[in-house]
Amino acid sequence: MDTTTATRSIVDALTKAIVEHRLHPGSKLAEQKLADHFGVSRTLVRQALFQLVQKRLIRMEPARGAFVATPSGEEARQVFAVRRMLEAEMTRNFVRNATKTQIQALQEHVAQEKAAVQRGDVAGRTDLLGDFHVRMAELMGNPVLGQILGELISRCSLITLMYQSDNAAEHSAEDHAAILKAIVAKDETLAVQLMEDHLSHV
Amino acid sequence: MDTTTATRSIVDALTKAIVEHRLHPGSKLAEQKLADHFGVSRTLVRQALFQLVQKRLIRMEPARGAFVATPSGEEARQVFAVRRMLEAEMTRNFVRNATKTQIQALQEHVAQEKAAVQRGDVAGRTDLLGDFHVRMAELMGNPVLGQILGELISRCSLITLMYQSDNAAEHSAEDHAAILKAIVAKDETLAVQLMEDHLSHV
DNA sequence: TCTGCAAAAAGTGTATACAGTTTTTGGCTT
DNA sequence: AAGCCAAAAACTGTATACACTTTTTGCAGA
Repeated sequence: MDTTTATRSIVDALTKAIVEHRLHPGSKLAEQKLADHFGVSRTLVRQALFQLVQKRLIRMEPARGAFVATPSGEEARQVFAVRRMLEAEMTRNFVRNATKTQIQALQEHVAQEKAAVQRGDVAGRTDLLGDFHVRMAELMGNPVLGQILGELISRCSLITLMYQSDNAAEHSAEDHAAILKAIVAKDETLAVQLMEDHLSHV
Repeated sequence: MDTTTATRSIVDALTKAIVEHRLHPGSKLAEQKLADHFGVSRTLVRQALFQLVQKRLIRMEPARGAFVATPSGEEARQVFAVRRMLEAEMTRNFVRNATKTQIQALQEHVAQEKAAVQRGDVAGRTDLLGDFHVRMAELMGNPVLGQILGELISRCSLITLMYQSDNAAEHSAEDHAAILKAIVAKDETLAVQLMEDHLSHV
């Protein structure tokens, strides 16, 4: 088992638990409990926790332990501001350069979103709604961008999930569809505008 | 000593050493040697190394250890693309909203840059040239943006330093001055254009 | 001298030990 | 019954131990 694989799976499991709100903001994450649960020593749990601190999904207080992060509204606003900046430019570039197959890939994605919303699949829906943005970045041939966006997205799904009602989720899926329509029509200004609106009212 | 402070100073020291090219890309980072050097156990060195992996300044190979990262040209291109996206928007917002004191702060910064370039202070110069961008983000009241930019910048100073001759550094300082002039003149389009050009030919 | 190989050295990966701190517990006083 | 303090338990932070892997060393044979 290589170095990262063991701790990586812990990071992933905890990330998922946090993003899916199975661990609420503020909850304590006791190292020994996690170690027992995952069947490893505290050493590996600790490595995982430090990585989560860097992803801003948890915070650690000296001598008191790790807690699920409780990002402030102010911080959330800032994260969304960064996302708007990135994604506005990304959308612009995408409209200019996207090939047919790339657009088709996005269309399929939106179809999946609709299906998840209709069948009431909350976990899958949340994943897909975030993935839409990451997918777009990757299709542009920029995995670095994709990764940064992915971090930003998981970072604030803590908040999004708190405020995002089922209606809002449906609305997000519709937004994505509308953006895609503008992309197909090669209407750069409209697509960028829709993306900014989309991110503004999330 | 709180949790992060000890490892944090190691992270900072290594980051500085890497960015200043005192540790060349590809060099091995042996844990025990670092531990001896910093006067701590391997445990803390390891924590620091994992954080550097996440910052993409080093990579770790299973059972072989940590090495200073050697980012590919492709990756550098992508990182710069992301920076362009972020900073184009940032510049736009800055022109719109900056107060006089904020502009003054930037002007002082540029003055410092010039001084460093003239006195041939390579380390200080490199710091300042990167800080220009971070400073701008922070002045906009968005530390989240500042932190992300800071990571992107240190991430590619590995490459920048390889190609950035003394002339190029001088040129960067001039670019910053030109951008600032456009900001003072409230010429949004020009400022954004200059910022994009600046990042394009770095 | 160069190649190949085995033993030794060095290094990584995980678990455990231990000191110091925080939280909980339980009883004592008011 | 409520509040408070001390002892106990639990927990974090760092160091160390140990198994396993990779690298180096040194020697034998060609």
